[in-house]
Amino acid sequence: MTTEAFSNANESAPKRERRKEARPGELLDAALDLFVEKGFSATRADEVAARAGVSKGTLFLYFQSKEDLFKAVVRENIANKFPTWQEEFTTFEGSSADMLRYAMTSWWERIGKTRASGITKLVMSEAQNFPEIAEFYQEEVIKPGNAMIRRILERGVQSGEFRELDLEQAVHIIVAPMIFLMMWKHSMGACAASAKIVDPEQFIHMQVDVLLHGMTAHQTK
Amino acid sequence: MTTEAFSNANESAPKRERRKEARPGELLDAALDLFVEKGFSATRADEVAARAGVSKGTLFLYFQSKEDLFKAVVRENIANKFPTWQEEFTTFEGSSADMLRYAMTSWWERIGKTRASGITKLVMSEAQNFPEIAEFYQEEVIKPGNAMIRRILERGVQSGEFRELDLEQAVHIIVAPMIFLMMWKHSMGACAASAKIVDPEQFIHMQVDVLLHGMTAHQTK
DNA sequence: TACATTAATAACCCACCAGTCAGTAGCAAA
DNA sequence: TTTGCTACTGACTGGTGGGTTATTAATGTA
Repeated sequence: MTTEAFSNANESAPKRERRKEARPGELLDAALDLFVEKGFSATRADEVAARAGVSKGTLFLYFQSKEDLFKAVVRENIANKFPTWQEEFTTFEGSSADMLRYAMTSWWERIGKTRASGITKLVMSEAQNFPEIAEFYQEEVIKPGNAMIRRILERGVQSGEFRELDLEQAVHIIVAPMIFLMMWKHSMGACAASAKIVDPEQFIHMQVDVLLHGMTAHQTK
Repeated sequence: MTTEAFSNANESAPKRERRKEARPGELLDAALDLFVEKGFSATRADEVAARAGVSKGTLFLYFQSKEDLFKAVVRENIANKFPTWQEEFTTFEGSSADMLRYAMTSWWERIGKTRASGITKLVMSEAQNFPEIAEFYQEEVIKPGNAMIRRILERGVQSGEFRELDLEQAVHIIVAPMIFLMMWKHSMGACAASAKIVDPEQFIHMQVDVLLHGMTAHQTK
């Protein structure tokens, strides 16, 4: 658990290492772990530093404040990845139904499944107590994310594959199950033994199916 | 805001009032406000007491601990209401589609709209840091809530109105947008100005529509 | 008016933590 | 080997907050 913090001191390695280049990355990684595990407020600067194998003083040498550290974690793990996805979708060929399915399943692979999902959960959890963080997240993650989904839906409506939709609302309808998965995974899903979702992949699969065809019996396909 | 706390001391009222019967209710009401506004961890016992017009010592006279206070708030505002709803649904007459629509819209009126929704948000937000609370909520709110939704879906499947569904998953699909609404309302929706959902009632309306019929253009109805 | 009961208080205890800063030690150049 | 630079440290500060308890005062009773 904290072994890496002590592994240096164990045998013969010097107590103090000078590794200016490596520190920020190691601190960001440790911070991600702890932010996801405990949230923003409950994460202790001391602990982040310890997990990265440095003292608290060093942490504040590389990041002005806890909030600054958090923003760096978000940029590193989420915001940076948007350009790649954008690219993927602009060149996508196939039906809009396939595109939507692809978007949701690959979102799960790249975000939902990973530690990154814990960040969204954290931000929503603590938005009221840290409005600056909420604002930051809104601008750097939510707006671009929603815009991508909106483009998929627009494409479907324009091609006639989807019926006319209030796009603003429809985006939220797509986003809701993803938010739910992230929240659940990092809250009840991580605690109460009886609270496991059977299988996130299955959930998404069924969700896409229902989004496209509904639950009523008189099938369209 | 805190006016009621001082209104007694303003003119001539005695500084110390003895009102054993009224205290618990007033404390629960103050606690609900603050828990919803700030979350569990960030809510200060001092502040709850002050808002209820008593000292911190008095708070701990009526509730063993902060956690105990919280459980009382949950029972008062959510768990207590299940029997009434249960009753409503067992006597419901009409299609299962109508029943689902009614369940979701009345859920919004009675929970989503009210302060109670902040409690669910809080529990999911802090479940990892307070596993006992998560466990408690799972047993007293989530399980009975899911069971009610499940019964609605079962009814629809049995009558042939809904197609065959993996009920476990389907329940989550119904719940997801409600969780989303609660989370959003008490996080981004309360902060970033640009983050307002246009209208929760509209959102639910469209959500039910999509759940029943899907988004694809070749309509069934 | 004097007394008993108990609701309510406020000062107190102890532990916690973001951020700081004066000092320490690793490293390279001279 | 010495000197200078700087990455790194850890003790310290100032403030906070859950829960306790000795004390105070409101109320009922005789």
